[in-house]
Amino acid sequence: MLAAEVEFMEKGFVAAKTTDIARRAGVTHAMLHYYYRTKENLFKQVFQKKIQLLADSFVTILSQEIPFLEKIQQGVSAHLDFLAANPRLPLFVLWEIVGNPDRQETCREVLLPVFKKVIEELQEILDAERRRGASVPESAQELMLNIVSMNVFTILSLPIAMLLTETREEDRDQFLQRRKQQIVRQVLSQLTENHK
Amino acid sequence: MLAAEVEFMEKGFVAAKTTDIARRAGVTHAMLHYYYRTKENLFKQVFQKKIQLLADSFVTILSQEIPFLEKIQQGVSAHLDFLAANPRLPLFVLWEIVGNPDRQETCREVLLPVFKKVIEELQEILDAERRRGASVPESAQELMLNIVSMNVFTILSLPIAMLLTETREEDRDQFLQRRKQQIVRQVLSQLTENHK
DNA sequence: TATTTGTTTAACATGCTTGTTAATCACGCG
DNA sequence: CGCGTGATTAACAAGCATGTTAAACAAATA
Repeated sequence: MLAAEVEFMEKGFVAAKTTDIARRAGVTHAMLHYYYRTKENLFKQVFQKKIQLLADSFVTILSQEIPFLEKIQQGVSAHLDFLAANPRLPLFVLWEIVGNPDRQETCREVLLPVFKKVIEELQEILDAERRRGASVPESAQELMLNIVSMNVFTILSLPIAMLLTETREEDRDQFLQRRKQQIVRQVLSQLTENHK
Repeated sequence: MLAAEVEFMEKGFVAAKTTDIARRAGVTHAMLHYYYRTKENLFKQVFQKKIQLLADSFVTILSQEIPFLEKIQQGVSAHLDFLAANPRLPLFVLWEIVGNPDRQETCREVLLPVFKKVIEELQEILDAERRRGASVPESAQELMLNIVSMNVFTILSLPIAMLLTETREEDRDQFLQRRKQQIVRQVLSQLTENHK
């Protein structure tokens, strides 16, 4: 199962071979079919689990009871850290979804409720902040999308970004931390904007 | 060749079948091998072309001689429009690169020079603006990354985003236009920020 | 007309991948 | 002890994808 996760995440559904998964797990490939019947079956379980993980990552954006701006900052930071620890997750999910629209069902079932809940909570926070006199121009959805966009894309494009900026492998973490600060600044810039 | 582009873009290298490509092109699969020798060979040509396309998309961010803020706005808009017209391009490139690090070479060769040039020009624009008294807090690289992040991720996640926001297929363009405005606002918010 | 060169085709070879199967094994229980 | 259930194995079946090949073909050239 863990072997399957690794293999599928690394190569995707089509390129992953059941024999390799079995070998990595230390069992014969007949055994693997004995337990999971088909590759599709095994994949579904992995995919479900990974979607769940991705959904949970949204929740990390909302953090404990701390002042508003700090909360956003912490949320962005935690989210990026999560992605940095699971760098293949977003690409894997995106790829498998566009490659096989059937999987959107799983996606809808798991992602939709979490997404709605997080947006709702975030909206409440924004509303509360607005009532306290702050000028918060964005809708929760918009804010959420902005944060997720920059965080996820940072991870997605990390190999290319490191190529283009000629960053060495050992400076990866440093690169990410710097980028994190930039994202926080960009997000906060709109939230702290003085409105006419 | 065009058939190959479509097939590879839709399914990726592994899932694309040379027989399907041949069938779509209206030739026998033996013919296809006669001209291109191997699948890998054919793919390389397609990949090169697509990377080139992606590189060119960066250039659209810089537009004609118009005022600074408007230029940024136009650039973001043009870039997103380009991506909307080539929605599978970013995911395809990202997937094939992480799936086969050898391809990073092609990526470096084509992307790097364009990237450097664009960043350079953008930096000049920012510097000029700064000299004119504006407070432009970002480096060109940072600005670029922010824009590209939000634009690309918007396209990457469009299927999921439409699922989560319960947007219907026929409202796709409207959804994108609204998102475009949000992105422009987010980008400009930092550029027009009043600095202490 | 005969020859050469490059194109096209059908048929084949090979290897790999998923999935099955029948025989064997291990072990708890009547 | 013997029996039965589930686990395990090796061997196999079928299908499919890539790539080759040898023969037929077409067209230009000598």
